[in-house]
Amino acid sequence: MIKPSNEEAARFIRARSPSSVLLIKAIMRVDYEGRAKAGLEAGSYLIMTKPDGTFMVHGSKKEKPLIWNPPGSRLYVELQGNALVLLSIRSSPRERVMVIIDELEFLGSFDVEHVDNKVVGTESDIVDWLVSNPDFIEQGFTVLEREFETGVGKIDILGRDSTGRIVVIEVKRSQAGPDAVNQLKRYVDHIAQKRGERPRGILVSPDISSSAYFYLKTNNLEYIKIKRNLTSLRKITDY
Amino acid sequence: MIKPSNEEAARFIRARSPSSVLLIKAIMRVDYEGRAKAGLEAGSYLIMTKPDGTFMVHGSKKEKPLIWNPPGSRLYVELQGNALVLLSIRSSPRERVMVIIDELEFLGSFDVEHVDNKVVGTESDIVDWLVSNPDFIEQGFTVLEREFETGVGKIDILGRDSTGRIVVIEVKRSQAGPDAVNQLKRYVDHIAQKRGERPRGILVSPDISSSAYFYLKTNNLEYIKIKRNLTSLRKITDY
DNA sequence: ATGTTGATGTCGCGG
DNA sequence: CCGCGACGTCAACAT
Repeated sequence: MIKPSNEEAARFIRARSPSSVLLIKAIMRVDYEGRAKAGLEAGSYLIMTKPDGTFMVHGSKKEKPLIWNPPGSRLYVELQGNALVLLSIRSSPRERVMVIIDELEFLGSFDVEHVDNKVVGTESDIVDWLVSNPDFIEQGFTVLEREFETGVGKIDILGRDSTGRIVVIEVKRSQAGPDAVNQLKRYVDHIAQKRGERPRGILVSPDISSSAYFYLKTNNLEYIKIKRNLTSLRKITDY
Repeated sequence: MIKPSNEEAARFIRARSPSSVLLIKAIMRVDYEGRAKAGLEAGSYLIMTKPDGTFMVHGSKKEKPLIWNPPGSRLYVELQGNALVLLSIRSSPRERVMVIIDELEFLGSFDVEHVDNKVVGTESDIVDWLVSNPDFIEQGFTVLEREFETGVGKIDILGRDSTGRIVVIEVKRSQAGPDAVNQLKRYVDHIAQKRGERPRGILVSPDISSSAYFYLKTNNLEYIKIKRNLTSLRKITDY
């Protein structure tokens, strides 16, 4: 629909298939209040709403919407005088996006598929590979547990080295920062406290920021730099 | 344009205003390879591309696109036999999204505004307020520095209590988890090492998970629970 | 460009 | 639901 009247638009939206994605281009004002508060001055924006309740107002830049409500929100449409008002309500936490449309330029409803798409190359893939190839960590390394629960987070791999010492391994799929070191440190401290003996801690990642590396070293933790590949890892000793 | 031919579509896309957002609804196959690897089987999806290079393939659920390329990517359009091929290339890191369109259902170009919208209720707002109202922390608290750089991250507020002891404050706008505690701990350790004397560490947030609270307490750190408001804070002593 | 943190993060998993 | 952590996080900001 090109330049529909607000009445036509309200009818169209109410009558749309419940499984369709709605696209709206219009001159509008937007207000959001919930976990935070934000708003848009009158201007031309694009709305995308999905059948799962997702409500987004996009501008001309960036991947993220300017204003949005997440999946599970409910959409209400009403005519207020000359304006078409869209209200997206999320119940918990209570959040509200209100759109006041002055002039509609385009309105369309599209049937779009839902798929669960698989991503390859995640941290979990790396952990899988390490569990199947424990010698990669070092000769004689054995895996005790994967996703070992500490109460302050899960240890990617808990293992034992050839001398019998416990080893905590934290894996990052991309560059590790101070946070990753902190995480490893937290797990090492936890195991140390529980067992009365300090385990080794190894961070495994394709890269690490310099200050994170320094922080790691001052905490007596170890680092293994890897080169990722779709099916395997390679150790990098030159850094 | 409704159901344009692929030739018409290619012309339309190439001739579009460089400041417009493009919307495409079609039956397509999509492949992504870059930091990871993913793909979509032939199906009906919605593409949104923005003038800043953002390229997104949306399904019928969720806020995030199924496949995307971030701002700064370049879009190439070509006809390959019967198919219309869109190629979005990001140079650093090298990433590629390829879309093979079999059947176009809709193609539209829209001029949309760019705005920088202000969000109220961020962490920075809370820190601002605390800096203007230091007694909120406790009687006699004085602010020394805001965003104090440690080399392993920035301390939200560095201050001094009424007895002259250094205080490190970390603020979270929503529920704090173990890594917020870790962050505070990291800063406290850093200052301790630099000054030779251990400072106090206070976490300020509207909520904290129970294990994070336990972790905080076992590390001799303190907690202030707040109730946020758009213009002020209230201290919650009952938890 | 690198590095770090915040986010209305979102998303998925597990208890 | 809560809690926890990954994410192709993204995006802003400082160096």
